Amino acid sequence: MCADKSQAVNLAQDRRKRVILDAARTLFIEKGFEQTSLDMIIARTGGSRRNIYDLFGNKEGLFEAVMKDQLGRILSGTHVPKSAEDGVSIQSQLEAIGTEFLMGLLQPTVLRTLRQFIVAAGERPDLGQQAYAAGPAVLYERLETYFSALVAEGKLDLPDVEVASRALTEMIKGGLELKAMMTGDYEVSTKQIRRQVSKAVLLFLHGALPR
Amino acid sequence: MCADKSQAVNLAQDRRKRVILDAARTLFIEKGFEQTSLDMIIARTGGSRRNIYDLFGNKEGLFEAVMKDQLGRILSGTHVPKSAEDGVSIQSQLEAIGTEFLMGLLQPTVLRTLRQFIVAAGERPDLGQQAYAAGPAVLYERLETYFSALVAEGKLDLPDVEVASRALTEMIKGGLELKAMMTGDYEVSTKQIRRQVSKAVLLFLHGALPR
DNA sequence: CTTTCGTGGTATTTGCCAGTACCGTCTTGC
DNA sequence: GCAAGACGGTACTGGCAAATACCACGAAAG
Repeated sequence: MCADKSQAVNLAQDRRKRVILDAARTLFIEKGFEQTSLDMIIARTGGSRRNIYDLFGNKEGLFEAVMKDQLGRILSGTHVPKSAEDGVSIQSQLEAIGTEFLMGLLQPTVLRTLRQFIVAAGERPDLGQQAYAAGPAVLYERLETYFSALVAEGKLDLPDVEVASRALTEMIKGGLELKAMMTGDYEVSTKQIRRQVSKAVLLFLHGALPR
Repeated sequence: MCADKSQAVNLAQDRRKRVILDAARTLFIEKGFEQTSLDMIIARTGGSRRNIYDLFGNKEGLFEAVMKDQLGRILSGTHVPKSAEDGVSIQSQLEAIGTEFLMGLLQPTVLRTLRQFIVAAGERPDLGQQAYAAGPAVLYERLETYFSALVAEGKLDLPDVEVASRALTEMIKGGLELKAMMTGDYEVSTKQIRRQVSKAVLLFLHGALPR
């Protein structure tokens, strides 16, 4: 009877939600929760405050919705193979994984989002935990299973796969993440990224001791 | 003539400054700039708002003073030798440096301070840049000169000393820093720290490839 | 045509807090 | 012991923004 109508309404609401989320995302990611007022968001979406309160409850609800939405967007990148591909050197594979990962991470939007998660984690621990579990933790795990496969094949020698996966991830980042978040310098050239990744992978594979 | 007096006054002011800084530090580090009101600080120091405005100008001035003060405190730790000590294996030396560094870094106070620097960097880029230059950057440099010495002696084989110093630092941290800042879990056991450091150093020295 | 619901726009309420002003008190140097 | 400046306490002001209430309009249903 009213199925058509309620569906139509839901569709309309979904569109409205998207518009608000998109506008709010830009502001929240750029300026943060405190520095963004609802009026700024409304100024971009048009419409009225009632939209926000009807759809998201309050400002905090909107913020969480935005951040969880961002989580989904960002994590869709970064592939890590389950096992070694034949015919490709491990070095090349690691470089490929690392470059893809680092290019994804060092986008200004991603870094800003990460920053906002850290800021938000102070007031809203759940959100930070969720973000960590869905972000870095997942990457570590994928890399672990990949490494386990390589170790089983005798292609790598890693006494502790967990430590190794974290180590490689971090040495690929090379502190660029922290630097960006502290200095606000979000621009890194792709050339720099490739250089960084290839050197980190070489060091990871061969170690620092002379042969 | 009034040398005594002015000095006495200065001493008194210095004491007052310290009291305010100490009280403000706890609150700023714990709750952050926005969530800390001057009334909270005054409630701990006793005294009146005039102290703060006379001594620090305004709330922001107080915050910056606190953060710079924290910088000084934290950085007084962490020694890195200029060159290799004879009779001690490189592995032991790196483990010693790494453990000291990581134990220093993973104190709740230090992590919270770092978090606040990141938060503050959004509004006050200068402060973040200063903190980065005085913190991580210094550590990297020290490690670089140390590595350069080891390479010159033929004890290490590092094509890029800068990348290597960043890599070791980051793999020693192993993402624990980021995890703490995102999840709010600031407690890491010293046992875990030693384990983490020793495995990271081994991997750094020998690499992942089988011999 | 009218009622009703969803919605845009705006005014109001409420609370918070930085910054300032004012007054009373206490210390300090003469 | 007495001026003068320093300091504690508190009230006041101004501004901002979240949350709510209220009004106006347009579209769909009866």
